[in-house]
Amino acid sequence: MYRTHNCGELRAENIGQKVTLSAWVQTIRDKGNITWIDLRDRYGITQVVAEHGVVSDAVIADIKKLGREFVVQIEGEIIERHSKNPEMLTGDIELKAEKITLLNASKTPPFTIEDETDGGEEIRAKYRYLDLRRNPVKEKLQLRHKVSLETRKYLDTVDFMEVETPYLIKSTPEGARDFVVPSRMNPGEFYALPQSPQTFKQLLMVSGYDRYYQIVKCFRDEDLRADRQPEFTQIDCEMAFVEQEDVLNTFEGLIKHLFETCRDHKFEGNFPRMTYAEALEKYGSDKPDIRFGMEFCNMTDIVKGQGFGIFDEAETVLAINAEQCAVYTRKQIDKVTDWVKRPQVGAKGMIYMRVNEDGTFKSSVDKFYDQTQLAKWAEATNAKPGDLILLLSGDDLKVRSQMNDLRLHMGDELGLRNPNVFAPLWVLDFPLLEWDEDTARYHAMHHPFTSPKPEDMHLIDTEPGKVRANAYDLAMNGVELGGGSIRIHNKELQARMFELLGFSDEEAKAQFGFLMNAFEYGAPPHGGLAFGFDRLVATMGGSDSIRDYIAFPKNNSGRDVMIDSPAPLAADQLNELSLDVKKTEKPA
RNA sequence: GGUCUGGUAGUUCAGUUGGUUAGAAUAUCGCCCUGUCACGGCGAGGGUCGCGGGUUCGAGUCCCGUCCAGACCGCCA
Repeated sequence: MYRTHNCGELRAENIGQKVTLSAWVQTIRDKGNITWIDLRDRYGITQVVAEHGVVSDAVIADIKKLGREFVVQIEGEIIERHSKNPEMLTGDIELKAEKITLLNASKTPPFTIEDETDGGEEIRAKYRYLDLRRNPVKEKLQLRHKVSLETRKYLDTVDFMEVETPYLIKSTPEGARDFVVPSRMNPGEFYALPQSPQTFKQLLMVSGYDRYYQIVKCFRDEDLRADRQPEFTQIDCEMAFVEQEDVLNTFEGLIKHLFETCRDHKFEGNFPRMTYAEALEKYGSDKPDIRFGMEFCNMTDIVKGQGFGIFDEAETVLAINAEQCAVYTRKQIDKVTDWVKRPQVGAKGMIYMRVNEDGTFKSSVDKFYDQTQLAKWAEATNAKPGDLILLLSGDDLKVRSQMNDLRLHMGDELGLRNPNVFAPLWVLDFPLLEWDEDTARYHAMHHPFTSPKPEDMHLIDTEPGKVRANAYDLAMNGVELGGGSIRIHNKELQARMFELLGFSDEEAKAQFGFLMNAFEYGAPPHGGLAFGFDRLVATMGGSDSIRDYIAFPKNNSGRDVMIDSPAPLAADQLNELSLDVKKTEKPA
């Protein structure tokens, strides 16, 4: 038997017991005539002690040979510590070593396996299996485990059934780029890995599995971010015989359950809701962070006609009120201005107005606006003495997006984005279609199976861009946690939709014929949603990056630096797959 | 495809205006230490300054290219 206990469970009541532990050496503290070892496993740390004249010379000799991260088995007696450590759960006791067996030696690890490691991201990624030994990473993966377990528990209690769907499917032109897999048995043909199990879950509805879910890997071959991996996990759900309200309530229940069980966090009342149009109007984003206010104020009509060319020529002028920021120095304001002028934000400039404590105003455009004019600005933005108003102007869509960046930036600066505050928000009534300049055609904003709102159907031929969809997202803290829609379950409407998206009849049949055929055999009304599981867990854990919530993530070039993937294939393998590879510049 | 930041000891970083022997902390190794738990003390070893080219009497430092990493824009729901 390798062990009788783990390193996290021994307490004062175990004093006097003979135990055996098998674990890793965290640290060795050699104080001459007495040596301590911190033994670490997944469950905690237990201190081992070896004292000259108390334990055998063999133990003293063995302990000299140990180093960090050695795997050892230690047998001995649990004794009470002379000096206890109240910071440790096992701090009242220690293991008096009577026999030490070396199970495996270890090279010195390239970074310290501690909560505050000395290792940078690169070295930790390369030695991910060592990084995973560290508490902060372990706790994140444990949270992930807990959330997945509680998801299954909750969905099971409300009659959802987990069904697996295939990973080797067919490439479709809509949406993200597909990862593809060559088929050896069908030369020149390729599978695609699913961007989501979308069509399969709809087919399951046709099959009568009226409450389906799956915690499932999805694949998208697009460029990565801190919150985007090429393979990621969704909680994918679909329900039959439901309206939008049913879906929202069901999954609001899931999110509440997860926060209660995994974060001990209770949400009061229902999640707030907002239409897509309102979200863009007030926050310039379809996933507003409503942990703080600082809503947009449209100043266009107020500021025009005073001879200030930039505002006069702008389509839209927006303001936000950074409360109590009038103390910002010119230097600080310039820094914010530089920030919005970075190419990533792309504003041409920023105008500010301070509301002084005596109620007078100071702006960067005093030449054009007198105190009476500026008073109107203050009134519009509800600014009080001590506040700072920031204005951006330009093309409506652009300025909204820039102001969103600025608002979030100011929120960060002012510490208004506390990761332990959770602000969920349902965003409703997304547009059905989105005009794409490059291809000069409409794209499905959500996906091509999303149903239009019946009350907007009259616009579908004349102004398709104005048709709203039965589509919804759950945003939290400025992150899109998930989204879904009520689907089309009618063959004619689905065909019309494909037509709007620029598919010919033949293309639609070739790509989605199976789904349209299925709709001819009694498709129930249905809808659903999917949560980005990695993002959900990261948000619950208070992180912006999903990487530490994935055991073996890829870097921002889509590489796994530990196993060094992707990698070239041998000529034999390529042959077998009937593939020729174009020569690339990069050396192997 | 693009923008920005970084790459110096095993690791994390400092390195001034270009100047002669490239530092600190930590880790490692050795010695000392009977209550440590970030143990402490003394000492030692440890460098292709990412790579290639250029400017210069002289380059870690300046210039060009390139590779790698991170964040972001485009892209992606």
